[in-house]
Order: sequence, then C-alpha cells, then structure tokens
Amino acid sequence: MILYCCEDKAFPVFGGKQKIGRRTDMEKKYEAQAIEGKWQKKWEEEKTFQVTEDPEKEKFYSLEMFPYPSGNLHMGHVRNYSIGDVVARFKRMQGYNVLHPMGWDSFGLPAENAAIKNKVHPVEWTLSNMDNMRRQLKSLGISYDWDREVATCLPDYYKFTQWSFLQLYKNGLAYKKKAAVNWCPSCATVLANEQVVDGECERCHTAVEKKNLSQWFFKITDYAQRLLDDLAELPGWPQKVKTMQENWIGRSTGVEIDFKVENSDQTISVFTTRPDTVHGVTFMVFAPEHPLVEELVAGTEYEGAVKVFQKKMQHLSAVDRTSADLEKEGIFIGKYVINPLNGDRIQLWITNYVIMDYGTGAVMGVPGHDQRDFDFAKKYGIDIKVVITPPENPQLKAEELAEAYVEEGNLVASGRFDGLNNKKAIEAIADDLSERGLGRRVVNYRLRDWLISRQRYWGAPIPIVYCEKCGTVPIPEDQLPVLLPTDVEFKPGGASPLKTSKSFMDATCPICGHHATREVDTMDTFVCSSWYYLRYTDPKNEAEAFQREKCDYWMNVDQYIGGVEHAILHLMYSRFFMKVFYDLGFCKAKEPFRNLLTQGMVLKDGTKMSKSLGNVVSPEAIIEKYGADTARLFILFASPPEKDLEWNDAAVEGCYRFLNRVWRLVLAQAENKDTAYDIAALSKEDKDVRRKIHATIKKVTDDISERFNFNTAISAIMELNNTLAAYGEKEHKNSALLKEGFDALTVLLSPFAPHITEELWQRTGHTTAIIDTPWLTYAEDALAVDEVEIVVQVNGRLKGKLMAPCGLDKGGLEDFVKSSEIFAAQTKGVEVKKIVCVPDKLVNIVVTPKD
RNA sequence: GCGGGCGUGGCGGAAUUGGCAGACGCGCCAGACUUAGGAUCUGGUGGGUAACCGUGCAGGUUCAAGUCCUGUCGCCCGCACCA
Repeated sequence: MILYCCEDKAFPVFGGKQKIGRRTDMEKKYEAQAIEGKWQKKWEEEKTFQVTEDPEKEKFYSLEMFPYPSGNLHMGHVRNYSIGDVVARFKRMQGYNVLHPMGWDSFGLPAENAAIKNKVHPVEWTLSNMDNMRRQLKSLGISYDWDREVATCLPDYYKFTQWSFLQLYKNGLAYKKKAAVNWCPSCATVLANEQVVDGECERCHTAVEKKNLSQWFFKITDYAQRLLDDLAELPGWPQKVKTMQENWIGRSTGVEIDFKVENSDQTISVFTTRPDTVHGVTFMVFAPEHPLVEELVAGTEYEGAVKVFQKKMQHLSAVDRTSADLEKEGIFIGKYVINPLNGDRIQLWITNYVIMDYGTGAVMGVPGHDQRDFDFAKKYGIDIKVVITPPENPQLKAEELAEAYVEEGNLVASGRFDGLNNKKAIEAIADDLSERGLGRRVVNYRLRDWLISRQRYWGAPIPIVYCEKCGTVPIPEDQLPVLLPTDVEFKPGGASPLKTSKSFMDATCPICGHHATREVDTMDTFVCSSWYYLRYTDPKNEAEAFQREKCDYWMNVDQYIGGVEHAILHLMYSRFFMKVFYDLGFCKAKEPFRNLLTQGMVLKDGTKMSKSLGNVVSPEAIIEKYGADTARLFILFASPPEKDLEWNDAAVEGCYRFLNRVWRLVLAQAENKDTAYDIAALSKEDKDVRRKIHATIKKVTDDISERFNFNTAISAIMELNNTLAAYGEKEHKNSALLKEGFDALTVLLSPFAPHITEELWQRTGHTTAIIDTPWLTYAEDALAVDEVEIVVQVNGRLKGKLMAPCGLDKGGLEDFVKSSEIFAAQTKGVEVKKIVCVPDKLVNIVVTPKD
C-alpha cells in the first residue's frame, strides 16, 4: 500500500473520508487555477485594462521590454512582467490613466533558422509562438491593454519601420558605404559594432570576421554629443547604465596634427590627446589597412614586405587583432615625415596596434610618454626621447626609463615650451598648432555609425531600389510597405534569401518607371524595437506611425523595465530614434524613457537557467502547481528587482502557504459587517493593531512608489497578516478594526497577487472590483504613540531599554533617563563623562572607571 | 590595465538619514491536532555555559560604524592597444 504520495488516490483507506470533507470545503479551499481563470476571463471580456487618452487625468506610461517570441515564456519574462504589473496596477489604483501595453519583437534569426531546419515558414513559426506566449502571459494575469498589441513582423507595423528609414534617409541620416564590417559566418550576416562582444557574435558566440561590403548605416555619430549630454536629464536611470553609455560613446578631446611627408606635398594627420608630447615623437604608425600605405610604399624596396605584413593582419580574427595582449608588431615602410614643431625627421611604420576606424588611423609615436609606444620602440630599437620630467627628477634620461613616464611633469627639450607644466602645455601647444595652421582642436568619439543592413530574410525590407538610370531611389511613402515576398528559398548560409525571390527582385523605378533591382538586405531588428513604444500610443493608425497628439499625451514612458543586457544596444538606439523624431517635429519628447529599472537575472543553482544545463524552471509548470499569484509573489519577494534572484522551490511553497493563510483568515471575516468604531474607545492593544495597519499602508506605499523594494513591501504585508491573525484570536477584539485590517491587507496585496485578492474582495462583500478601488492612504493620527522605547547604551553598548514619553527633547530625555533605575544601576562606581541623547530613540551614557 | 558594483546567520534577504544587526520568508528543532503527516497551528532558532563575540580582512574617524575614511582580499559587471 502506498501511504505517502502526492495524489489523493494514494489514500485508498482514508481517501473517501478525506474527499467528503473536501467536497463540503469546496467553497472554502483556495483553488488558485479556478480563481485565476475566472478573473482573467472577466478582465478580458470587460476590457478592464483598455485605456484612451483622457486630458482630465494624469497619465502614467508603464512599459516592459517586449519579448522575442521564442515560443515559451521563461522566468526572466515572468520577473520582468510581474515587476511592471505591480507598478501599473499600483499607479492605476492611485488614480492615474495607465498605459500598459505588450507586443512582440518578432523579426529575427531564430524564426529563419527554424524555417531552414523544419521547413516551416518564419511567419507561421512566429505567429504560433506569439499565440502560445500570449496565452502564457494572460495566464499570469498581467494588466495589459491587449487592444494595443503590436508585432514588428506584421506589415501594418513594418510599414512604419520602413517609413522611419525613409525619414532618416531624407534627412541624410541613412547612407550606404563600403566598409570593413563585422561578419558572423554562423548567422551569415553582418553585425553592428554593438553586437560584437569580445570579438564574437553576441548571439551565437562565433568569432566575427571582417568583410568589405557595401552596407546601410544610420548616422548615430551625428547625435553622439546629444546622446552624451542628455544622460544628465535622466536622473531616473541607474548610474551604471549611464556610465556604460558614456563609455560606449567615448568622447575624447584632443588635437589633430598635420605632419608633412618628406620630399612630398602630402600631409598625414594624427589625432592625439597629448599635444604636450609632440616634441617627443620619434616615429609614426599607421593601421595596416590605412589607404595611404599602398601609395607611400609603391615602388620602394619595402613594398613586398609591407604587403606580406598587411596580409598577415587581415587574416587575424577580430578577437586577436584587438586583444591588448597581442604582441606589438610592425614594419618600417621606408618613408619619413617631418615634425611640424621641431623639424625632426620621423620614420613611418605600420603596426597591428593602431585601429583604422578611430581618429585618423595614424598615430604619432611618443615612446617616452606612452606605454604602447614605449613597448614598440623597445622592440624595434627606435629612439626614446624624454620631453616631460618629474618635478623630483628634472634630469630624467631616456636610458633610465623602465617604462614610459606618463605622470604629470614639466616640459624639456621642447623649445620655447620648456619648463611649462605639461597640463598647461597641452593647451599652449594646441593653441600654437591651431594658430599656425598646423593642426586643429577636435573631438573624437568611440561611437561608430550604426550598421543596419542584414543579409537575412526575416526582417523589414529596406525600402530602396537601384535604378540603372536614377541610381539609388527610395520607395515613395505612399507605396509602403515593401512587403516580404513568400517565394523565397531558405538555405543555410550564403547571400540574402530575398535574392531568390523573382517577384521581389523584379521592380520598377518609382521615378522613371524603368527596370530596377531591389535592395535585398533587411533591417537590423533593433531598428524595429527603437520606436515600438511610440507605436503603442496609436497602434491601429494606418496612415501614420502615430498621431502627434496621442504620442504627446502618452510620452515619455514613465517607467521602463527590462534586462541590463540592453544597456547599450536597444536603449541607445531608442534614444537616437527619439531625438531624430523630435528634430523632425514628430513629437515633443526628447528622451523615450524617463525612468529605467534594470532587473536582475533569475538563477538556478547559482547560474543562469538554460536548457543545456538542464536547470530550467518552467513558468507554466509553476502556475499549474501553485497558480500565477504564488509565482508572482515569490519572484517579487525573493529579492529586490535589480538584484539577481535565486530560484528556490521551497521558498515558492512558502509563498503558497502565505496566500493560503491569507485566504483562510480573510474568508473568516466574510460575514463580518462591522465597519465603524470609535477611535477614542480603543484599548491600548486595539490602538497597536490600528497603528500596525496604517504603518503598513505607509510602508507598502513608500516601498512600491519610491524604492521599488517589493520584497520589503511584501514582508510588511506578511507582518500585518501575522499581527491580525494573532489579534483575531483575542477575546477582546474590535471586529470593525479587524475588518479594516483585513480589507487593508487585501488591497495592499492586490498589485502583487491580483487574482486571489480580487476573489477575496468579492467574497467579503465588496461590490466594486479591487482594481477599481482607490489605493489606501494612512491616517496620521493612527501612527501617533504616547510612549516610545528608548535604547539605553553605556559606552555605545546596549545595556537595556526604557519606555519614555514620546516627544521629549534632548534635555527632557536626559532628565528622564537620569531618574531611571537602569541609569542608577549602570553608573554605580563609574564616572559619567557625558550623556548623548537622541530624542525618541536612544541614550548613550559615556562613562570612565573611577580612580 | 581602467571604470562601476557587491561581500551580513545553514539559505534568500532586512536594517531608507551614522543610532537596538539579523525584519520577513525558507530550512532546521521541539510541541499540538493525528492511525498517519507532506496539511494546519504553537514555540524556538547568529556564535558562546557565561562575561562577551559577531556584517570578507586590517586599521582609522565618532559618544556610537553593516553604514563614513584609508588600505587589503575575494566575487560580479562594463570597457579595454581608442592614441
């Protein structure tokens, strides 16, 4: 006989009895799934969360990063959307007109890979995934206005992604150029700089190669300075994210200096942040792929060797090429340039440590004062010149250097700048160079233009045709969308699948009507997600991407919530789009997201949940077992939102038990119709309970709205529950007060566990839904106390506690303590040096032994 | 290498402004109800017999430090030959 098993049927002997008991308890038992289904159906049918613009009401736009429809919700989603739902429901109960939409970032590679693998069209695969995930999302009971759902892969959406492209194109912000771009051989497409992580594709971790291709770019570099400056207008963003963007933009101020090539009219410009070291230049280095190299070396005895070196560099992977550990290597190319300040003859080299696409691709070598140049010069026996000396050693010689001298100091061997402090010399020499036309002050950014072309099918087609007569021609706006064709072959690797579509390729020029070929690349999916928050404000508009009035009513997003992994990519691209749209007069918002919350990861056994590790906890299984309310409660309770969260099955059980306890205790009040009580007539114990109720209202409100500390909000609710449970057992209890307490508890819990609280609210006789109940405000008078506990310390160590009247000032408190027994006991035989009093809190008696 | 963050019971975490360290939950222990417990309820639970000791470690400031300062170790994240 199986005695202890999970199923009811495992109690063959006593099962019958058990079941009878249960049947009569049916109404009483907490049946999470039934309750959740009931309310979700109601919300859907009554369109509870549908919103429209209402100028009478203050708006609140609460947004969570929309998911890629991979097929199944994972715990990271559950966390993201649970956090967002607390904010949205809370703000709504506070009376805001809350916009809380959801949609799908539904273009992208996995759909196409699935198409190659399973012979399913990407659209089918994607739409069925969306259906499944929509169902899963609904089973979580998130308060979305589903009428505003958008999917970036549908023509009514990507029509306006294409329209956005055209706006950028018309304004000179989209251009095509041939460049050495990042190519992921596994994804068979190019990648933006931001999508290359440690030289690898951020998606599949394949080593990225360099390819020379003609590709479309967005001119995000035009906005570098504003993207940097406006970070200051985002106090509601985590500093960490702002710092990451700052670093990514990488502003650097310096001077571009022109060096004349010996026996030639040519000049070579270099960028430097250290013009104070120009007199110490002993060589100049080019990036191997610098276009001037070929010209300079042509016909010289060095030509062959240089070509060999260039080839070698080309074959290095991007990882190795940019690694700081890579041994510096270079080769002299047989030419010299002239130092504009002192006329020195300087050797020209090419090297692996100079990057072509930063600055000018050429760098002046100052081995005395730059460690990289020092390493290089040592290796190849190039002269080292000291031009800055430390104040304590003004005679510093190059031979003494074990490494480059990079600290502050005074200039030597620098002509009329000798003796000048080098910080001042930076300015002085920069001015001198500018005045004499030998250079100019410039600002450089690390940020590069955004490469948006992708050699893939499942993305928004770039609305461009190439006409033999008219050249590159944009599709007129009234002819959008350029639809994705269906007669496409999906083959692994290779060129853009769109090339295989006859119907797509065969186009006519919108200007001259002659034959034209279409652009076959599609747009990076980050283009689609750079403006979706705007589409939510007017999702059904067929004529425009969004109506300005609607956009201006809802924007900015008041609270944006998502993973920190988007700190640069998505968040910077979105900021860029917003600024372009602002400049073009489409909206009044300059920044998309006023406040940003970056949630931590959900871990299991200390690491990220992943299929390959087999440590995935399925949200659906948890919902099936405990219900959505338990899942949400656990995820919000276990850790503050920004921190990583360790999944713990036992702790989930704990949350389930808590909800069951709430269920029983609140239902026990179902027949309690007492509502009024006389505050003046409350006993001390009653007052303590009333204080707890109102202190909890205050704490939960503060924790949700000011700190996003949902874990402490929930623990406060648990405390209130414990207090009320104990109070309910008392003989002399005030039932109206008890009722007030449980009502408050139900309301406070509702943003976290919306279904069970809605059900309890109804069962305890309320006729309006809890979601339509105004959020609670606490009564100031309830928080007041007559007596406070004063901590008594001696020399900073806790010695005891003392009840004292509330509100005593320092002097009053000191007098009060001096007359206490504990004071007498603690000061016996010692000398009191000082008494520190903190009103209503603490007294510290400083004593020394009597001698 | 540079920049940022974090180190608190067996575990997740709390301590919001320098003022009782360990709220709340998990786990564990004991008890109640029970043929039974995995349900539910009650009590206990940092270490130490105690004085006391305890927030990674070592100093410092202060009447008072998890919180501030200096140094150091460890972990995590971002950037990384950016001239």
